[in-house]
Amino acid sequence: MDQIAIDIAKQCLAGQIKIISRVVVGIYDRELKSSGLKITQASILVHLLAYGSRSGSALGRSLQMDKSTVSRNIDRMERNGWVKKTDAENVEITETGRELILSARPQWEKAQKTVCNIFGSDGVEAVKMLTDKVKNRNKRK
Amino acid sequence: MDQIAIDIAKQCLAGQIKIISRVVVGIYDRELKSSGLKITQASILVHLLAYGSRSGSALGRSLQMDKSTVSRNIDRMERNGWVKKTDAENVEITETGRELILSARPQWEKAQKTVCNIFGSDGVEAVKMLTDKVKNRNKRK
DNA sequence: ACTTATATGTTGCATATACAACACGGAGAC
DNA sequence: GTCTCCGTGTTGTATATGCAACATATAAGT
Repeated sequence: MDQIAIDIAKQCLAGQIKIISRVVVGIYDRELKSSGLKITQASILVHLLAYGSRSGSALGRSLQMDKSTVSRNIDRMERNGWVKKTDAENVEITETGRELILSARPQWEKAQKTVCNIFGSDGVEAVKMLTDKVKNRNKRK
Repeated sequence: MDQIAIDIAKQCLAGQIKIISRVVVGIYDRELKSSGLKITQASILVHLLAYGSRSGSALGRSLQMDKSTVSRNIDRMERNGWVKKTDAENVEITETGRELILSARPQWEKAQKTVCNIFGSDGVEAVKMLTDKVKNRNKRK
């Protein structure tokens, strides 16, 4: 019985991924703290910078985030003046937001390097593989 | 510039891990919904079942969770009668909690199988590797 | 035109999460 | 003994997160 529970604790994929996520996100968030960003909002800004004006739903699909979560994150960011809504659906980054995310790049690089050192090149490859599998999970059959 | 932003969006390890986490945790949480559990609390119950009475700090170390997060999760679970505090520091699972986590096992198995199918055996191995690297990140040097 | 389905955004509610600041108690250092 | 440090737990505050329910608008079918 106890042994079964131990096995489950060690095998649970969601449990393992949560542990990885807490540690890695913590490293980025602490590094980004001086910029006032957390990794979630930094990701949204980078997406808007990379792909231009987008709808909340499109952001949600890219980031695998519920539309309500996107909605509220955008609210917070709009209050900070980092993004603005161009019409009923679309959001774009502001000049302030652009400057912010660009200024935070060194901190991002530092966190990225720290985690790369923890993961090693095979670990970094593994993350990419898992991301692809998750994003393409409905693609075939 | 845009191309640089696209590269960052695709390379950011925290961003990728958050995406993986949202998808995988969602699969488990939806499956466990009928039991009234979410994967975080299920993980805590499994740990208490596997390793017996533990302090909040010890749970936090195992799950890489801040002590305040553990504290509030334990509060919620105690209100539900799933765990109880045996003294100032230690927490143990109750009979109700034990029955609950055991009864939720089929749902957990189903979610686990779903995610295994998405990840494949190499993906499952990759998760284990990343978990080990994260947990041992301070071990040497 | 009416109806139905689909896509979008918002809000109520609840959980999960962490940092900072605090309180407490034990273990050593002196 | 006293003081300091460390481990532990709690609370204030804020973000992140998703589901359910709702409101809208657009498109498609009849």
